[in-house]
Amino acid sequence: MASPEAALESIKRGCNELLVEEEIKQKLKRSKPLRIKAGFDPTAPDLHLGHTVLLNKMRQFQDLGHHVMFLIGDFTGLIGDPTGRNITRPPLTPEQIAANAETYKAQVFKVLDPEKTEVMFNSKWGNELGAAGMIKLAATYTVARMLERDDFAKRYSEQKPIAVHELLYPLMQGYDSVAMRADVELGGTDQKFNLLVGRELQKHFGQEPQCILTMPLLEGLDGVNKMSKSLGNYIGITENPNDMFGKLMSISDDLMWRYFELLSFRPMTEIAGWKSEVGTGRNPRDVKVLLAQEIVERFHDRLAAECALTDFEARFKQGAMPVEMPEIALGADAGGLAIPLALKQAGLCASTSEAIRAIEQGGVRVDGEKISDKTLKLTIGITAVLQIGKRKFARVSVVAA
RNA sequence: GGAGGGGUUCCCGAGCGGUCAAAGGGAUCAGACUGUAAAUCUGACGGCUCUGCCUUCGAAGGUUCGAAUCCUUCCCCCUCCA
Repeated sequence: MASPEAALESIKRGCNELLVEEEIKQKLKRSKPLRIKAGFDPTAPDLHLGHTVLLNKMRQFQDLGHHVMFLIGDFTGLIGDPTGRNITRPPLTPEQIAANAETYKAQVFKVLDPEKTEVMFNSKWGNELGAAGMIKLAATYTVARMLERDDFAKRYSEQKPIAVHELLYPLMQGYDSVAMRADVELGGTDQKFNLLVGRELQKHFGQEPQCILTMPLLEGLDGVNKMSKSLGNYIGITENPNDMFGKLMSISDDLMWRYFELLSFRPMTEIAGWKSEVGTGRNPRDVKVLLAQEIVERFHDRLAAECALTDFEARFKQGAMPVEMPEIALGADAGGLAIPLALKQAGLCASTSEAIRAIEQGGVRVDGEKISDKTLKLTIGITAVLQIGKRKFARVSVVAA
C-alpha cells in the first residue's frame, strides 16, 4: 500500500473538494483498507466519459488497495433524486432494475476491477427500515437544516412545491452510508449536500463520519457545457474505436489537459512534463494521440487503439477512405437516381437542399472523384461510394424500384 | 386583484406594412490551410420534382394590392405592486 502522503496526493487529483482532509489523513494512516462508497441511480445506464470521471476515482482507490462499494440505489430510486427537478419519475419494476444493474456491471467493469468491487443495493436495508424506522430516521434531522440545501432553499423561496418525501432523499442516502459503514463517499459536485448528510447521520449512529470527495463535471466536446447525452457533446463508452478516437482528437488543445487530468491514469508528473514540452514546441497533436489511444484501449483493446490511429491518419493525413462504411441499397426508376436524392437517402445529409449545397461547395465525391454537377444521376445496377466531406461515407448500390 | 414586458428560423437575438426565407452572434456543415475532426480564414446554413415553386416569425381569424410587422380573440412566459 502506498504511503499515506502519496495516496492522498493521488486521491486529490482532479477532485473538486475533499472534506475533511485532516480526517482522511488519519484514516489513511491506519493502513487498513477504507470502505469507499459511490451510489448510482438504477435508471437505464448509457454511460459516457463524463460518468467515468467518478469511476476512475473509484478505480484509483482500488489500485491503492481500498474496498470499493458500488451502490445501486434501487430504494432511493423510489423517491427520485430531487436534484433534477422532475418530481415524478416513473417507478421502475424490479425486473427493470435488475436488467439495469446488469447493464451497469457490463459497462462499469471496463474501468473498475470486478474482483475488488462489491455491488450493493440499498433496498436491502431500506426495506428493513420500515415506517417506524423511517420516522426515527426523519427525527434525526430538522426541516431548517434540510432547507439549507441549495435547490430546496431556492424552490422554497420561489414558492415552488417541495413534496415531503423529497426531504427524505438526502436522509436515505445518508443512511446508506451508515448501513455500509462508509469511510469515504464519492459523488459529483451536485451531491455535496447529500454526502454531508451522511456524515451527520453516521455521527448520530455512533460511527466515525465519512469523508466526502466530490468530482467536477467533465466538459463535453465543445469544451463549455458539461458532457451530456442530450447536448450531443459526449463520447459514449460503448462507441466504436474509430469514433471514439476521432472525437477525442477533435477536442481543443486546451481541453485536452482537462481530459488528461480527469480521464487518464497516467501520473500527473508525466502529463505535466508533456505540457511543458508542448509549451516549448512539441506538437500537441502527438500528445493528444496518446490520450486518445489510452482511452480507446481502456474501452476496447490495444489492437483497436492501434487500428484507430492508423485509420485516422490514413483518412485525415492522406484522405483515404475508411475500410468500413454503411452499405445501402437504393431504389430508382429507369431514369436513374439523382445524386442529391441519393445522398439524402443514404443518410449522409438531412435534405436534398443540403446535398445540393455540399455539391456546390465541392464537398461531394463519388468513388473518390469530386463532382460538381448536381444533376448527375446514378444508373441502375451501379455501386459507388458516396462521400460528403471527410467524415461521411456510404457504399450504395442502385437497384430497380 | 392591479400595472407593465414578451413569445421570430437548432439556440440567443434584431426587424415593427413592401427591397424579409427574415440582420448579427452561437451551434452546425463544406472548402482552404494545418499539427488532427485543434486554431485561423472563406463560404453555406427552411423544404422541394431547385434559374422556379412551396411552407415559416406562439395559435386562429381579420384589414390590405401586399403583414413577422396593423386589428380581434385565444394560449403561454416574465417583471413590478397588492
